[in-house]
Amino acid sequence: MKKLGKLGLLRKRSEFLFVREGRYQARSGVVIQARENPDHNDIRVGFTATKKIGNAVIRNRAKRRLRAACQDILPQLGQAGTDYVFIARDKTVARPYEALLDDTEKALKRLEKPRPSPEL
RNA sequence: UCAGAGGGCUGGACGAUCGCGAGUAGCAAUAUUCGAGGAAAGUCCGGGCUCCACAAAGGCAGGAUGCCGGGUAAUUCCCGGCCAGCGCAAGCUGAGGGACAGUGCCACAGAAAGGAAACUACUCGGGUGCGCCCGAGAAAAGCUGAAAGGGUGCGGUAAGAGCGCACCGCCGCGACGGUAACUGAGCGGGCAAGGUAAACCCCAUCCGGAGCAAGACCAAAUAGGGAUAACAUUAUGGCGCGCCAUUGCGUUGUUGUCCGGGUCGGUCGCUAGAGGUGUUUGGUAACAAACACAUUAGAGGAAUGAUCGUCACUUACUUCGGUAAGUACAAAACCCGGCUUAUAGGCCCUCUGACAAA
Repeated sequence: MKKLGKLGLLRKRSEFLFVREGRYQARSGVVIQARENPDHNDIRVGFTATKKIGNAVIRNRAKRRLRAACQDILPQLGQAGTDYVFIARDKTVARPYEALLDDTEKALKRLEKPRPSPEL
C-alpha cells in the first residue's frame, strides 16, 4: 500500500463507486464525498478529475493541488474509518491556495457529523 | 537600413520549507542519488520484440506505392538530380507510370463535347409565284465554353480547305552527352492524335495476422473435474430419462491426500538503445566507419506538487524609485526511426532584391 502520510489511498474503481453513495459537500474549488467504511479504521482518500475540466496537464495539476491541500488538513479534520473522494472542478487550478484550503476545511467540517443525505 | 527566401537552437534561472515515485546502503529509524517532452500529442507510416498461423515457392482476391539515382534495419522518410509550373531573384510547388487494351464521364453555355457530321450562314449553277426552292461544292464564319480536330502569312480557288509553300507547333526515328530520369544535333512526315486514371481500369514493385491489456512465471478462497485411500452400504432406495403405470437404461454418500486447470492477487517483460555528445576520415549531401567520453525516468486511480523569496522577460500604470498582472503548446506508459499537428517569448547562421555609403 502506498503511503500519503498516514492516509490510505483509494485506487480501485469499485472503491470510488462505494464512496459515491455517501454524503457530499460542494465548494467552488472542490467537491468532497465521504462515506464510513466498516472494513478498516484508517482515513482513506482518492482524487478524481474529469475530462470536463481540461487536458492531461490541467487534470494532473488539479489533482496535485487537491492532494497538497488534503495533506495539510485531513489528518486534523478527517475521521477514522472513513473514505473520502476529492473531485476537482474547473476552478481548482486557478483558485488561490488559501481559498482552496478554506474550501476544503469548511467542506470537511460540514461532513463531520453524519446525517442522512437529502436524496437518500 | 528596408523587404524577402531557406535552415537551426532554446522552451525561464537559483534558493528555502513541507511532501511524492524509483534505485542503493541499513535489522530499523534514516541517509543518499536520480526523476517528463520537442513535440511525451495525433496514433498516420516503417522496424525491433512477443505470440499465433505457415514445407519451399507460386497463384487469386484485397491493399499500398508510382520521374531517376543514392542513404537506411525499413518506409509513403531523408539527400542529390531531372522535368513541368510560379517568382526580378534567393527559392517555392507538383500522387510526376499508361488515355493507339477496354468501359465510362465532360455540368452550364453552345450549332456541335468527339470515328466529325448535322444545323445556321457561305460559294456556284438552275428554277421562281421574288417569300424562296432544287442540285453541287466546302468545312474558312457562327454569340458559347476550362476545352471546338494545328497557328500566322503568302499562294491558290467559283468560294474554300495542309490543297501547296515559309516560319512556329506537333508526330516518328535519333547522333553526342549522362549510371539513370533526361537531353535532343540531325533526318523524315502535311498533320491522322481533346480532357479526365485523387473514374473504373491496365502495367510494374511491395505486403501473413494480432499486439506489452503482446507474452512468460508464481498462485489463495469458492464452485466444478480427475485419480486414489479409508469409512458408510440405507439400495426392492434416491435422482434423471418417460404424461402416468409397468418395464428398461443411466447415475450415486462422507472425509483425507494428490493431480490438472488457472480466477483475484503477485513477479517478470521494463529499459543500455539500429541510443547520445565530440573529434577524425570517406562522401556534393543524406549518411557511414573508427576512436574517445558520458550515460539508472520506469508509474500502474499512475511519481515533478504546494507555499514563499531573489532575479530575468513581456504588458499596463508610473511621483522614474517602483507597483500590479502575466511567462506558450503540452505531460512518459514496451522501445526506436519518420510524418503530421500545437507552440508565448528569445537567439543564431546562410542567401536574394532595393536603397544609401565607400
